[in-house]
Amino acid sequence: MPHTYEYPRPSVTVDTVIFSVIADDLKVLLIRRGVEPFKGAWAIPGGFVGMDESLEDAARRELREETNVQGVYMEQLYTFGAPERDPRGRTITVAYFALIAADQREIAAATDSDAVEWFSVYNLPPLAFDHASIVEYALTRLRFKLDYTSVGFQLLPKKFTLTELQAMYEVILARKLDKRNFRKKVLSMGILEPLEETKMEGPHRPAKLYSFTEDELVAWPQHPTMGGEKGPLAGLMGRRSDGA
Amino acid sequence: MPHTYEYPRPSVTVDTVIFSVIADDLKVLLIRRGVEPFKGAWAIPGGFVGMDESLEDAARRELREETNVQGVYMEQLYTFGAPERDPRGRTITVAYFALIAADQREIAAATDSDAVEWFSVYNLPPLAFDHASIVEYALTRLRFKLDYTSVGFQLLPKKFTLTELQAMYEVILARKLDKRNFRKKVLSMGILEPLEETKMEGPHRPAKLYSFTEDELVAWPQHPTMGGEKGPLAGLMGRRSDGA
DNA sequence: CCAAAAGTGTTTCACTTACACCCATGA
DNA sequence: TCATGGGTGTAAGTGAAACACTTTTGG
Repeated sequence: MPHTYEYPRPSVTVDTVIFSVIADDLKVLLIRRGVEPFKGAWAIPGGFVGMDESLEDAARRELREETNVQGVYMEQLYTFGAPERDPRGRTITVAYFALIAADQREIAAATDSDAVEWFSVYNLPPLAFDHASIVEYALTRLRFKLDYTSVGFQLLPKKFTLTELQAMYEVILARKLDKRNFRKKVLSMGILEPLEETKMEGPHRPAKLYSFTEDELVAWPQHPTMGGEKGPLAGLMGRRSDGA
Repeated sequence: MPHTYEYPRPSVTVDTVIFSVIADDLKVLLIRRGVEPFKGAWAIPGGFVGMDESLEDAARRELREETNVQGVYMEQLYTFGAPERDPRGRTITVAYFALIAADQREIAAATDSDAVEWFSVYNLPPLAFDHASIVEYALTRLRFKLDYTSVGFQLLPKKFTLTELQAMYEVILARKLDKRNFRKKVLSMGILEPLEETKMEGPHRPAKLYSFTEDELVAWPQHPTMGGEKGPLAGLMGRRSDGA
């Protein structure tokens, strides 16, 4: 066999930070560990990468197995490989983050028991391993991409009101936005289709429903650059298929 | 031993895309492979991760061993893990990119032979494995970060002229920038210290030298966001220490 | 005095920001 | 009719973009 096999190998896992906006809060789906190490502690779902599956496939498989979540937006986040991050031995983890829309969420509920639970990202329990860093980094990335891509729409149902859209931005960014400016901007982008339907709930004017017109993740035009000429955005950062 | 060891393990490597701006061109440092697979083909430097070193340490070690490059800016890029990317067997690679300033570059020259060479990123030879994708992605990321962080200064010597600074931006972004606007903007940022010295070469007015005042990588204020209030940038994206 | 790169200001235009009231509905 | 959230416009300020000539030096 080739000389590759002479080297000792670390274990490789994938771990996924699953976000969803629930009841005007940004939540993360956690699993309570049933085995050592960190038995009883909460952790983000993940597991070992199979020898014949891509990293993203592995992440999706683990997600399905552990939380029943399928067909959602996923993106590679960062690879964590500090030698001591897993007491069992050298383990490198490729972290992903996933976004679940309000209307995809039943699936996550369909799991067995109390071992899977949504927590506010702003009030997490102590997490196993270095999972707290992973979640923190995922939040940073999500906020960042919210500003120049359409990732956010992955968190909304197909039909949504502008108020819901704005509320989603507000929870994630953890700050209030101006209603008129927000609407002006988002409507001027030409990525929303106004529907005939309205959503009426409660004793007030019904809200117009919209849908997101793009199939793919889109990035808005690049922010002002170093001197001269507008730069259309080259690539999309992250969201690569996976190797090759 | 813990159950971790029941799983077959992929090999894990680190590979680094090394950029430098040379003679008004953006170059990548490549190594000619001496062994199969892809013997004779050019590749980015890299190698297996040791069991007791962090990923970034591994990347730095390989860089030092293979190209004599040390003490340069490095940042994790992406992890490539398609099952078939290495014909020898399952190998996952954590890709990094490194930036070498003009005045740090001697080191890279100090290697043995013709086996290490700089190539224009705009005119690369065929590369081994999926290294072409890795370089392409590194370029995308570099361009992207050039627009909102100070990474670019890692490619310049301690003292530089505004023309050199602008030229660096132009090669990387592959487009011309307006001289007056560029200077106005970069000077208004308060990150440059004008030096007394000037650089005179050639039969023309000498250029004032500047130095970059910040020690750390800095990110400029966030681009305009979804409605209301300026958003100071939360984190820096990438450039995490490594795990934990 | 000529060639070559360094250096410098102003105007235009677009977009971000701040801000307050009327509208449609159900109860 | 009242309470509740939905929906709308304008003025001011900031910053990006476009653009051409003078300055300083060496030869």
